[in-house]
Amino acid sequence: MKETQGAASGLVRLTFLVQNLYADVGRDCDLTAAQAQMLCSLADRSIGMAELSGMLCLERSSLTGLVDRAQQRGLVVRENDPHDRRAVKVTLTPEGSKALHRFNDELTERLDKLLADLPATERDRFAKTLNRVIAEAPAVSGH
Amino acid sequence: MKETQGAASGLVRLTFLVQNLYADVGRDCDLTAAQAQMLCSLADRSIGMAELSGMLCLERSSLTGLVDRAQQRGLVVRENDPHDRRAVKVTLTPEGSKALHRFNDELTERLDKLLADLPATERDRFAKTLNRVIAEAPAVSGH
DNA sequence: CAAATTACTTCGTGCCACGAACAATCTCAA
DNA sequence: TTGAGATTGTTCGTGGCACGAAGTAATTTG
Repeated sequence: MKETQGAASGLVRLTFLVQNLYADVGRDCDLTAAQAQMLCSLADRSIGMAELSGMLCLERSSLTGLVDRAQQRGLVVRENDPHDRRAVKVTLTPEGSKALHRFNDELTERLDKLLADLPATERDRFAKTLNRVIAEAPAVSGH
Repeated sequence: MKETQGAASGLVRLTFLVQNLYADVGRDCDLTAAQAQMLCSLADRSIGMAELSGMLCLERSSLTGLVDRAQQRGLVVRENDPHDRRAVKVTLTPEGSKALHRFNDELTERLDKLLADLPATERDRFAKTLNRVIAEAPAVSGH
């Protein structure tokens, strides 16, 4: 019981730690946290606004602004969907893709450093549990 | 190697999951994430603006506004420090304290639920690793 | 006591997120 | 086919959050 409490509180603290790290790396790459998160979602394919807002847990109206600003910075473009004239597909520009890779590289480097002191066995177990928790997570949250 | 990568990516995903949960619970308690975090720091004692901004990794000017809004909502008060007339001590009001407890209770409940499916042994190990990573974390971040 | 330091606030800027209201387009069923 | 209803995305107004530069008041230090 007490361990579970410890886990809850530890989880929160780790979350803020990683969150700060995330923001920090974003700074180095001239990306806000929201932008970085969006670029990650666009890594391998174009995505419509509706689907993207679902992925990021954002209202569509929020996403509009986010994409606007990212587009102004040349990270992203809006493309027309030939099958649906209402729809818009958001796509990474080459520059956006480059920024994403820089971000990802630095982020994983810093995260690896965070876990570097762990013995290999413990780290592997940790990763396994991590993935299990994510996989079993009840959808996203209650919207 | 691959496991470490998995750990890094898993860590980020879990972080966002918990972050959303955190914001969600905040909503239920009529607290923003920043407010909730601040209330947690004030749980057991009054804290000056400078120290508080250090804890929350915020510029002082940012904190001024945060405290302003929290004060307007009656969660917090500014008190004079008798030993230093420049200084201000931020303190929870009874109402702020009540909000904090509601928040904490609901948060740990939801987090426990997140880990509920884990076998006890795995959960304990997870908690242990969690705390170890936090303890060894290199200060906060590079400011 | 004068200069440097510290504690906090103010102001201006920009990003982020929400919800309500709206236009354009698409779908489906009568 | 056509008209009601759903879906896609945007605009607008509001509010919160965070930063940095500049400023005020009080304290410390040489």
